[in-house]
Amino acid sequence: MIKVTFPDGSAREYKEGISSLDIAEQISPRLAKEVYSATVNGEVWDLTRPIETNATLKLNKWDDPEGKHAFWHSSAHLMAEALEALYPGIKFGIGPAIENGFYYDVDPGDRVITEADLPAIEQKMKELAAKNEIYSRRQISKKEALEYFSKKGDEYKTELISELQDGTITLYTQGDFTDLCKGPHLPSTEPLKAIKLLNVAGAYWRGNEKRKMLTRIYGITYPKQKLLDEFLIFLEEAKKRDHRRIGKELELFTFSPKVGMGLPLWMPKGSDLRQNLISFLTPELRKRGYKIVTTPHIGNVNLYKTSGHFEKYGADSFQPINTPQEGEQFMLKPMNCPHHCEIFNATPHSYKDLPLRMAEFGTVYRYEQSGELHGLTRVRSFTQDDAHVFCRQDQLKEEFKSIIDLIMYVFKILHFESYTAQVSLRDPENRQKYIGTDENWERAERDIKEAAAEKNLVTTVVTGEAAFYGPKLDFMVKDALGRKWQLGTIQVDYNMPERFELTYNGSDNQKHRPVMIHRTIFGSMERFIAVLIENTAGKFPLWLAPEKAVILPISEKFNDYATKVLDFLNNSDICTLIDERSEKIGKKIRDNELKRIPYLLIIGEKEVENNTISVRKQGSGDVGSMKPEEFVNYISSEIKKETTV
RNA sequence: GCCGAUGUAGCUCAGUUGGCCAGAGCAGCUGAUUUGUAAUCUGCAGGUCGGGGGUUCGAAUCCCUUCAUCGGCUCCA
Repeated sequence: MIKVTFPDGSAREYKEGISSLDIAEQISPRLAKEVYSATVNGEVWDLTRPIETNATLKLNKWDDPEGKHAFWHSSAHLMAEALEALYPGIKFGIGPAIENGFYYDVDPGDRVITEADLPAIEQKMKELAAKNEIYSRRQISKKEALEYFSKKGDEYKTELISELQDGTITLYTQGDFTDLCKGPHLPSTEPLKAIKLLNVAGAYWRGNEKRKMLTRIYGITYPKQKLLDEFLIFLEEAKKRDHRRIGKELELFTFSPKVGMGLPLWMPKGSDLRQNLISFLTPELRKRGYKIVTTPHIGNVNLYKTSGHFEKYGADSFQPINTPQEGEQFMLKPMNCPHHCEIFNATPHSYKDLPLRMAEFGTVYRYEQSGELHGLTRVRSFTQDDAHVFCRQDQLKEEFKSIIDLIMYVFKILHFESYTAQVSLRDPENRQKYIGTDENWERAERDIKEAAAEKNLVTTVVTGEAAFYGPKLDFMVKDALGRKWQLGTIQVDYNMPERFELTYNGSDNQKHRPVMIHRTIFGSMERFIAVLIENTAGKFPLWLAPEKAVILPISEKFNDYATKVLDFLNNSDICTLIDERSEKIGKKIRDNELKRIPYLLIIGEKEVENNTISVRKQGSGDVGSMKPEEFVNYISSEIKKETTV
């Protein structure tokens, strides 16, 4: 007998070799239908795999990530089976479960799979799933595995196998399809009921652009059709929140092929939105000891040669600008830090002056690959809310913490609740990729981790993701479709102070090298606004809205009074519009609600008589009538509420 | 940059297997109406069917090319 301990601490005895599925079945037949994988002694297993020793057991259902994972991973194999049936000789790369569904990378030879082919593949999958095929696991030797896949002609699989350790190789088979896979999988295809293939894309084999481009097919499956329907509705809704669409609808920004791809043109309302964000952040920066600086959009090529950026990125960026002067070249600035370093160098510094915090809303230009451009989230010209903190090593941690505070403050005001924070460290196996002494690195990495912990920040730690000059902490926020975008970032840099020979006088009257922190809060105005649009569906908080209110006269008879109120509000710093069209009030309300204007002010006979306005809040209806002066106070107290933590 | 898809009026979309002068709704402009909390009615105007080239008696429709966009990959200072 073996002892199996459940997550609640209770334990039961079972016969050796019992499977998790049998255990679930004994607890309740219904449970057995709802579990998709089992975590046995901390390792995720097939439900049917026999348990031979005492163990802890967690049964994973749909709501457990490990349950979904097995479900979608098995779905990927089902799709592969369908593809093999429809495209004999098709070769397979990898086919994992992902955050929402699964994909498989395949090489269909000289055939082309397009979106038009997906329904047929989907149909085949449904057919195969209905057969309730068993997923069976088999361990084989490396030699056998290589033989099997060489015979099949699947060079991608043999490449993968050649890198695996003998004795760890397992195959899974369902129906006529066998795949190299470490599992785990569902017991059978039976639960795979609702199936939808989503799109086709190209993907380089092993993520290497020098290697062959395979065809990646994305799909998603659910145990119930209802869940799939909900997901498809979510996708439809997400489209409506797309910042590119809302940006057009609300006339915030535009692009013009004549100006150039990836170069956003900010329209009046979009500019106001941007300016509102800048006006919000600037006093916060001053409060926190930042000095605002301004630097040019171009710089001499030698500046970037000093910083190292030219050597690393010059060839792939906008090309240098030549002048009538022979040999003289300038570059559009791809980053602000070199300029800031020269400002630091312009005056002598004492250890008592540090930290020196230098901020700039600096516009930079980067030649992103054409296929990479994406609305406002990935552009070729953008404005960073950039800052560089020059400090002593012993000040690093405190500076880090205060930047985390600022990011948390801004995220809180904007209700970015579901961000992720990622600590990016160097790869200890690959030290030559990085510059700086081990001592500095270890200290910086420790400081970042401690700072994050002391700020109670939940972080994911990723090794190998550090910048070559130092470790960093990145903040990501999701867009409407759940894609993560990096916004704020805090990076430690030992490289640039060295290259620019930055120094300060220590208490020992010796020259010392400061440490530099690069940081942004918004990331860039463009990307931040894009994410903000998708998170709010264009219904910006009052304090950010480019237009706060619109006056809707019931009929033209009230235009005189309406115009007076309009002037009064605009003079009181409340950006207000008027809708004087001879339309019915219902129509005016509808149109202006669709423009997401926060307040609609209705003026008719009653209002003229009482010298009031009827206030309607966007999305929530009538909030009663008040004097124009009262409305001004009301608006400013609302804004105060919104911008206070 | 790579793979695949898409491109018809400011926006959302129709447009049979190539065949009168390319259509609709919304937005815009006219005129009527003077309206009380999410769509009043009338009329008008608006397009070299992304650009260029070709096939054909004839192209929005077929072919080539180019540009842009979308979904991914790679990249991301």
